Amino acid sequence: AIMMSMNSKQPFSVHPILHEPKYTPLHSSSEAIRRACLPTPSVSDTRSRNPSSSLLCPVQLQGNIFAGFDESLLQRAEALAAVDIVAQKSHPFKPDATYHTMTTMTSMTCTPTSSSGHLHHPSVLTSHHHTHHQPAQGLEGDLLEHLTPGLALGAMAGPDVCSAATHGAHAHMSAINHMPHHHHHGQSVNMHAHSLASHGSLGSGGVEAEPDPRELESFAERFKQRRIKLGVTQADVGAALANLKIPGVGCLSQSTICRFESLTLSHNNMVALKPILEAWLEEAERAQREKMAKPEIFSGADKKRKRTSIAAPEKRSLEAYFAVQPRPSSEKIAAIAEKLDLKKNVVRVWFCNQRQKQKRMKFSATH
DNA sequence: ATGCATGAGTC
DNA sequence: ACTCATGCATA
Repeated sequence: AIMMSMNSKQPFSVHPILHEPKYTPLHSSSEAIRRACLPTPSVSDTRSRNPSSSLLCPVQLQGNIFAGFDESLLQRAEALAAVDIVAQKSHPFKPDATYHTMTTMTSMTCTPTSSSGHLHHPSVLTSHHHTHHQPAQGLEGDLLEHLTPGLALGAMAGPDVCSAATHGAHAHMSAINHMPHHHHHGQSVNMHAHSLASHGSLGSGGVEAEPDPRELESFAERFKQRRIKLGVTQADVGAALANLKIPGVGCLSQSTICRFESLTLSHNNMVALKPILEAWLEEAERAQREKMAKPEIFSGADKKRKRTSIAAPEKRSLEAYFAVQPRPSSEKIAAIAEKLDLKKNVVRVWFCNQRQKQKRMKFSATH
């Protein structure tokens, strides 16, 4: 609370959006466009998921789902999950999936609301179409993990004012990101910008209009290589974007840059981000030629939010439910939450994220 | 690199 | 209450 009081703003701002309240029209209709193009993901999916559990009971039961989903199905799905659980049980305890480390914090903490009010927000940039995809990818999870070698950094170039400084110590320069809540100002504003209304690909001359996934894919790869060549981390790139002063474009997180490079963003999102990152890349390479460095210091301290962690058994149950019904009603969610002993909101968000995950690019349809 | 979360914009 | 774009925290 105390900190909040001093909220004011941090010196660093530079809002790209000084004037212009609601930015560009472009994204205005984005949602509509998006919807129009997308093939209604939702439903349709029931297919045969759940490979591991050979039984497809759920599918068969589909009939009742909508009607008597509750008990029977719920139990059914849970039973499936239970099988797995038994199979690999190893944890002595498992309840309480969400363990937040925070010692005993007085009162709540984590999860929902509380955390802090940030206000970031921006939103969107979308543009035109997209293809669909909704693969279905396995729910089970991700088994692959690539290891990331390690940092490597070097002080790097300096196109970005912000970044440079901090790294030294930890590979993680949290400093930058962390600007205490409110903070984000610098970044906050993100983008919406974009071209003009280009919907449908009018032939507008030009500007971007290629939904071609191939192009995106190759660009993402080239981007990563050149970025590494420059000795810049994903976080650096994200922070440096603000320096480009592109209307409506603020910084982005390491997460987003990472997702862009690995194509784990929606097609629309990829298309929207591409020109921005492309601009940064050129600027960075240009700036590198004329070296220059600028240190900068950031200091920040705030309370961190605790990430809830859903234990494997519960996760498997959720996946089982998801296979049967990706979009459970509020009541179903509540029932599931109770059975798994998780907060309802946690379950709700889990389903949202699962759905979103399913729609992402990566090897979606095309690959 | 990814899991859980927030928030704006919609419906 | 959902979808989307993103982000913090963490594996």
